[in-house]
Amino acid sequence: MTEAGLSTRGEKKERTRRAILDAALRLSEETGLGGLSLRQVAKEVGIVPTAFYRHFASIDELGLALVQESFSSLRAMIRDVRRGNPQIEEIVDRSVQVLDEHVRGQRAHFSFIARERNGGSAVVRAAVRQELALFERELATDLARLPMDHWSAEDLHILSRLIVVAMIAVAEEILELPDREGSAIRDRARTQLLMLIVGALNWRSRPAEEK
Amino acid sequence: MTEAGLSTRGEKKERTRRAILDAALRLSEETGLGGLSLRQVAKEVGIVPTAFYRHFASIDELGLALVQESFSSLRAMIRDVRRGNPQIEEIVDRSVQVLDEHVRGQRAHFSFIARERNGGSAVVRAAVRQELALFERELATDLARLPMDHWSAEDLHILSRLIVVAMIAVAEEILELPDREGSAIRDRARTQLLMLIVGALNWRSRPAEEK
DNA sequence: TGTACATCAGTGAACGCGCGTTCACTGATGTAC
DNA sequence: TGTACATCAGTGAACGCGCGTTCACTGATGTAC
Repeated sequence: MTEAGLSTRGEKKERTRRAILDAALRLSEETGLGGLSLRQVAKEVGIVPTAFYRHFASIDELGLALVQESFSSLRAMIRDVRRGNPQIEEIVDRSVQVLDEHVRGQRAHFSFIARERNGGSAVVRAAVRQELALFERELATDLARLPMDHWSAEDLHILSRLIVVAMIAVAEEILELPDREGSAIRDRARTQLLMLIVGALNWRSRPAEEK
Repeated sequence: MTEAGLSTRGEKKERTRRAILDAALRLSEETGLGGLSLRQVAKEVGIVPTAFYRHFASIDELGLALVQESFSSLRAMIRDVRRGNPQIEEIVDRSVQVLDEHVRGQRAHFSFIARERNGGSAVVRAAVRQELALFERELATDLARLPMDHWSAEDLHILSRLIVVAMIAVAEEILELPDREGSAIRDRARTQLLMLIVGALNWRSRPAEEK
């Protein structure tokens, strides 16, 4: 290591890697990861196409790195909801507010997940779906801590899926209308979540065995 | 028109057009419409690339035709649910059964909608989203006919959105596992829809003004 | 501190390939008379 | 029914372009002594 250098070779490399990831997030927002070319990314970053290979073996490998990053953002969001140990009455408001903040703050990551879940690369698609399935299971575990006595594990997981799916839809709405103030979207998201919770609170007390 | 010809020029053209649409549906299942090339489609159909232009001005225009087709399938499904005028107790079972049948029967169309909703072509994406929004409104009108007194139009629309989003998720599950018998998926879909209905039945009777 | 060598992020030329699109064409189908 | 002409779905050659990938290279950074 040089003593006076403000950036070592390793730091410079890391900065270029970061620039590649950011360029890919930005460019793929229009075309999807599948519509992205190595040459476009390199041009955007300001390196020659072949230099790309010093950082990733392929666009797919780049994509997998972005999957990891994006789900870090998603998990950071859930941690943020949990923080402050919300009471059950305020859990809806808090969840919607945090969702809104995080989706706006990490636009690119949430957009990436929503998009590549059905995207053009089989490898990246599979990775996103696997992470989403894992995330659903984590949420089911979270839900089990709430006072929802006598819920079966199966039903908890189904509720978890419903919540995840509804929240993805809300995130997509937020992403679609970046300019709007968004209070209408938040209101609707609040109502959606509340409907789900009213359903949950009245579950098991009402329907007997269905079979 | 020739008198003895089994197929007129117009019929032949229509058959080629149909073959192009089918080839596009089949090929885009792997790569998305955006990952599709005019030359691939032409090769699959068995015509020379330039002949494609006798039928569509571009892949995007082909895509718009597929959007129309696919939403015809979706609407046929809803008509099928309505037919038979199901009682409220059997509405869940009937809906899930019809969804399952139609998604399996029209795999390609449902897959197309789920995929191109977030797909690579801005034009096709916009068309799919517009149709989905229209479809949501239609479903809200349907729901208004059920005995759901004192629901606001706004709340009906939000419930409609929840149902659509949940059903898309179920359709994606069915599409993901074509081989499996699917009874587990149907059971979960039934439970999801039932949770939503329990929520709906207890709505308005419970929460006062939230603001 | 100074020198000789190793590492390695980024360069630049070159390749073969599939792409969308143009153009002039062919020959079967259809129409007018 | 027969002939002369029009239509038009599909052909085939050609184009310029951006693509991923190879390869030998450069020169700044890092290391050993």
